[in-house]
Amino acid sequence: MSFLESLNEKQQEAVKSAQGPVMIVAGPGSGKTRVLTFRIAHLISIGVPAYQILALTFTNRAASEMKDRVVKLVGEKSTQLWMGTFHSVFARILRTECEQVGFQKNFSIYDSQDSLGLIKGVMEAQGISWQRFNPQAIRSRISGAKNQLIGPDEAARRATDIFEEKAAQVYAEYQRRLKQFNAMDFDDLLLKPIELYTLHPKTLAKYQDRFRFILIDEYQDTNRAQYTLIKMLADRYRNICVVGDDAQSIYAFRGADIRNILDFERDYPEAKTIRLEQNYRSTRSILAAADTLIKHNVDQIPKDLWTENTEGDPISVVACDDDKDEGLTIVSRIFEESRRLKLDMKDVAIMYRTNAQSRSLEDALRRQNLPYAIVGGVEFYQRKEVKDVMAYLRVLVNPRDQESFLRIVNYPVRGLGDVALEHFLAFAGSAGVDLPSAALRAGEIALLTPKAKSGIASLGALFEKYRRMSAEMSLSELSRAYVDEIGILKIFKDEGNPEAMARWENVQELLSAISEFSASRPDATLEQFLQDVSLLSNMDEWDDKHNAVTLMTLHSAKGLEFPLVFVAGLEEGLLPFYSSSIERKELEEERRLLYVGMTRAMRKLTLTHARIRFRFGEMSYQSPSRFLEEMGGGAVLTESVHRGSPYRSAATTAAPRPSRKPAATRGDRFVPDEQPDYDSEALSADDLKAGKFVEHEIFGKGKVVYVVGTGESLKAVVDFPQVGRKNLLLKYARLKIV
DNA sequence: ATTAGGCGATTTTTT
DNA sequence: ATCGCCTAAT
Repeated sequence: MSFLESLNEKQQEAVKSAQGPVMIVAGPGSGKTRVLTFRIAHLISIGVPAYQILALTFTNRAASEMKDRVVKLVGEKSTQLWMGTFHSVFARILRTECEQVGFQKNFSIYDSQDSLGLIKGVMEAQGISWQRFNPQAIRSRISGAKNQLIGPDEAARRATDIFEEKAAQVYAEYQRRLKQFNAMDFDDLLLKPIELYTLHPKTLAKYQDRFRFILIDEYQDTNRAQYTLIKMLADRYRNICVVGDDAQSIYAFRGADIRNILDFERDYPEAKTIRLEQNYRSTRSILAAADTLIKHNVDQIPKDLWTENTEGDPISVVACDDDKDEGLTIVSRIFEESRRLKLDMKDVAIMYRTNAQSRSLEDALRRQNLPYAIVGGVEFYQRKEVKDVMAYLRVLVNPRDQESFLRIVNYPVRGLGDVALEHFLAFAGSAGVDLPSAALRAGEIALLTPKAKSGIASLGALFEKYRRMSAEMSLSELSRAYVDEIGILKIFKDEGNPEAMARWENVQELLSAISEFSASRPDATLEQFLQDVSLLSNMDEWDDKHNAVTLMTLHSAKGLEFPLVFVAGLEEGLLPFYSSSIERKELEEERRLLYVGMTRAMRKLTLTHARIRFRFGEMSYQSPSRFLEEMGGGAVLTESVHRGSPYRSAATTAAPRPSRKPAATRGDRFVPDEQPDYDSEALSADDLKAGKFVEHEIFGKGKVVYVVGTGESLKAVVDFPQVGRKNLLLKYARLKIV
C-alpha cells in the first residue's frame, strides 16, 4: 500500500497489526496521530467496513481532524466511522438506548456548574451547611467516587470521617434527583453505559458486534470508568489498540488512572506492545532538556527517546522582574525569534499553568498589537447570559430539567423569591407534575402573592406556547422567536451600557450558532444542538486559521505542536502549583505537565519566570521553579532581563527575599544560593512553608497552602479541615508548627 | 415578610 | 467577571 511508505518501521508495524490487542507507547512527537490515522485507513483498505471502527480521542477537534485525514487517504467510504470523545460517543449511544436504564431520550447533560448548583440544592434540603462543608469539595468527592465506579451506598460504607459521610449522603440524593430531572452529569455519560451493558447483555452484544475494531488515543488519561467501558466493548473481538504515553499523563486530578496502561498487558496477555521512540518534532536541545527533566519521576515506563533532528538553539530561561515584565519580554522575543526563524504568528504559542496568568500576557500582546487567540479561559458557552438562554432551551426540550428551570425561573425578574419558590416547589411536588406544568397552574397556589402568581403563570404559558410551536417551526426560527419573547434581549438593549451590549451580542451569537448548526445538517434538532454544546471541549473552539499567537494552559496544549513555544511562570507555587508540591505523585504530575509543554516546541523553547508576581491582591516573591534545575545545564541558556516597571520601586524597598532551599540538589546554576539572615519573628518564612502543618488557637490544626509577603506583612493561607481556608497575618495569628 | 440590587471577596488544571 | 451575602426598598 503506497501510503505506508512514508512511515518508519515501528510505525508501519503499529499500522499493520490490525488484529488483536495492541498497545502503542508513543513518546512526544513520534508521529502518533499519523499512526492512528494510517491505522484506520489501513483497516478500511483491507476491507473492514468503516462503521465497525470506533476511535476515541481526547477532543472532538482531534476526532474531526483525524477523520478528515482518513477521508483523504481512503475516500468517502470512511465517513461512517465512529469517532469522537468518550463523552460524545457514549452520549450518542445513550440517546438511543437510555430508556433501558430509566432515562428519556431528551435527557439533559449537566456540566460541572450545573452539578454544583444541584449539589447545593441537595445540601440545603438536607440541612448541610455550605460553610462547614464546601459544596465544591463535595462535588469533586462525588465525581471522584463516580470515576472509580463507587456508588452512593459503597461511598457511605467507606466513609471514614464526617466529611465523607456527608458527601455520601449528598451523593445518594444527587443521583436520585438527576434521575428525577432526566439529567446526567459528565460522569454519568460513562457510568450509565456501563450500567446499560451490565443490565442488558443483549445490548452489549450488539455494540460488541458493531465495534469490532476499537482505537483509543491519549490512553494515559483515561479513568477507571472509561477503562471498564472499553474492556466490556472489546471483550468479544479483542481488536483493541491503545495509544498513550505515561509521561504525558496530566489528568490524575480528574480520575485518570495510570493502572490502565499498566494493566493492559495483564488483561490482554496476547497484546503486542510497540514503542515509538523516534521524535520528529523537536530539536535535540529541546528533547534533551525535556528528557532530563522527566527522568526525575519515579513512576514511569523507561523510554529511550531519540531524534535525527539538529541540535538547534539552546533553550532560553529568562528571569523577569515581574509578571508585566514577563509579558513584555515574551512579546519582544516573539518579534525577534519570529523574524530570525522566519515564522508567522500562528507558529507561536504561550503556555501557562493557570488561566489567570493570561491577563498580563494579553496586556502585553495587545499593547504591541500582536494578534492573539486564547484557548479556554472564559468560554463563550460558560457566560451567564448564554447559559441562561441555554437553560430556557433545555427546559423546552426536557421539561423535567428542574436545575435549568430554577436557573431562569426568576430571570428576567418575575417577583419570585426564596419563599415563593418554596411554595411553588411544594405545589409541584404534591401535584406530582413537572415544573412547567405546575407553572401553568400557578393560580391554584394560594400562598403566592398576585405578582408571583402571574409571573410564574406567564412563564408556564411561554413554555407551553413554544412547546406547541416546536413542531411547526424550523429550529432557527423557533429559537429566535423564543429568545425574543423571553425578553432578555430587550433588557440588555434598555440597559445600553457596553457590558449589556456585549451580552446582547453574545445572545445573538448563540442564535447564529443555532442557525448555523441547523443549516449544517438536515436532521438537526434542538436536543442535538444542546448535546453538542454540552460536550464541547475548549480546544474545539480554537480557531487555528487566524494568524495569531495562541495562548493556552499547559493542559490544553496536549497533542499540539508549535515551532516557537514560551512557557511562562516557571515558579515555585505556580509550576509546581502550591498544593501539588508536597505529595510525590502530585509533584510528578506537575513535572509531566511541564514536560508536555516543553515537548510541544519544534524549534525554539523559552521558559520564563518572574521574581515578583501580583497575586491575590498583593505582590508575592517568587522563587524559580525547581524544575529549571532539574533540566540540567547542558542545552540551557540562562538570561536575566531588567526593565522598568511599575512594581519595581516597591519591590526594591521591600524586605530581603525569604530564603529558600529547593528540594533538588543537582545543578544549582539557576538559583544563586543566598541565605539572608532572617530570624526576627518566632515564625518566619523559613519555618512556614506550603505543606507544613500548623496549629491555630481557635481553628485548630491545618495545612499551610501557601505563604505570601515578607516581614510584618507575612501572610499564610491555611486549610483547616473544620473551618476551611483562612488567610492569616502571621503577626497576629500566632501559629505553631505541629 | 419578601425581594431586588449593591457591595465585597474571590482565582489549578477540565471531559 | 461571578458568586454570595447584606441591606435598602417594597
